[in-house]
Amino acid sequence: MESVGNTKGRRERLRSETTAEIKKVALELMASGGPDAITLRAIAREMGMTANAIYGYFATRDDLVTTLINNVYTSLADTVDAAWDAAPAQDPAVRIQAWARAFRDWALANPEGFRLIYGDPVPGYRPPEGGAAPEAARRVCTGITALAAAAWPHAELRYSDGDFEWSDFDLGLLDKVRPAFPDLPPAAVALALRIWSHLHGLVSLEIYGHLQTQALSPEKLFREELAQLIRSLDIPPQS
Amino acid sequence: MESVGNTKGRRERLRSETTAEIKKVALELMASGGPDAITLRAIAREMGMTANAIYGYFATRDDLVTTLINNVYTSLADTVDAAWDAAPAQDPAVRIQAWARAFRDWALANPEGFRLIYGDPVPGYRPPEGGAAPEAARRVCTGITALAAAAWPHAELRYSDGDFEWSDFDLGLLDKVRPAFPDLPPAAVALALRIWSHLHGLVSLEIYGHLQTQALSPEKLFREELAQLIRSLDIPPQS
DNA sequence: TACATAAACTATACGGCGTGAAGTATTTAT
DNA sequence: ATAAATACTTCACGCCGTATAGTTTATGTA
Repeated sequence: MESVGNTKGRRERLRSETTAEIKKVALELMASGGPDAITLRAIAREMGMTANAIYGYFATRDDLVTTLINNVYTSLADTVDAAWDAAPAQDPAVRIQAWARAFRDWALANPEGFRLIYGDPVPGYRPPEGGAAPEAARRVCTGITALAAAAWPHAELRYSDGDFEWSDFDLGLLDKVRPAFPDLPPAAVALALRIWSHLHGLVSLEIYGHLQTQALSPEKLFREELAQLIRSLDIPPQS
Repeated sequence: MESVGNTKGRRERLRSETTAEIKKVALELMASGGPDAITLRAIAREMGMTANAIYGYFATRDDLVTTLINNVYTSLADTVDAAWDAAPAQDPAVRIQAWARAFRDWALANPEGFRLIYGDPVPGYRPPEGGAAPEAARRVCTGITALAAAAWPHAELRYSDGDFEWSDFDLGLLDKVRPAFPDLPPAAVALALRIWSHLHGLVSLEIYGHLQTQALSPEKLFREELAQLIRSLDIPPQS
């Protein structure tokens, strides 16, 4: 009965350490060999265990992948949130740029993670219904909504039409967005989603190499995209 | 020595028929079970053959997938090209809309094909260096360049800066683009690529379901994106 | 028409994968 | 000291791509 104080906690500690090592090794395998390299057998081999031992920690391989996705997605969300917070609140243009650059930089630094999150990452893997991944997705989207909200006072005139309604959007998203930005109309959320798709689209093409056969300087293209984005939001300089 | 006239051609014909059937079955499997379902054994099973028999037609599974990608990519390129040609040349806005809608409609009708082309389609598959896929990619990109070229007279003022140079783009692309549009500056190609990334990004998010946890009406979002795109190109109505 | 040849296909096998069932050793709790 | 829980292994099954060798069938030539 836990006489010393850590007798009971020992197994638990070992257990969480092993869990952490499994995830660590899986991420290393992913980094070196792509998402396809995440196999229970390879992880076990790396750890000097049997593949079946992992079943004591994760019910299936998909469960492990789901956990990894959650971790990676959270890391992305943390990164872009931090960049947003670090940028000066007075200047929306700078802030938006900071957010977008953080997103692209993260993707370029973690291409495998990007594919894990946004691609068809692992052979046969299908994401579960709920869980932390949609949560993190909404967190990222909320970040963009903050971005759109910061620009909305200036951009409103240009984007206020389009007859969007609240019912056009996912409730799980709105539950996060509306309390945070009570005055934002549906059109602003639509704008946020479109900004999101622009950034995602360009970075996605770059990460997957589909841009490579066309543009040799994705950086320049991204810079131009950002410049046009900010211009299209009608943000006055030094707001 | 081909005495009758078709004696020699028979084997060849049977061969090409079998090749066609392999591709057909593979595409059916992909349509029903996703890109992961493309396995030599499943194809052979469906055809009443041994998996190894396929090696007489395709050197490896990756070779088969590459061929499929080429076929599917070509079908996409044909579709958008046809939509472009069918739209009235006098009205760039309508033409651009036709192109974009054709792209999205094709993607929605062939989601598995879309993933095959633009995703991380099949376990462990890595595309070869050259081949028809980059070719088709450039064909699609050329289509967008035509789109940008049609709008350039009006959009020039807004996008002519950005200090792009020809060296920023892939030679294989420029070889197709520059002869077709001799007067187009580098900035217009950059604009084309950005338009491409916008459309691709939105459709990609929709196809992969990453939009589902956020927007319930991708159609409306796409319509708005198109409207803003055309507006941002400064195309006067009824040009 | 007989025969050599080439093509199409099968059989067998290897290693890798996820995973289920059963067994073993070690640690913990009573 | 003993019973229970935990961590892990062993074995097995069916899936995969693919290499090698063997077999059947169609073809071109003498």
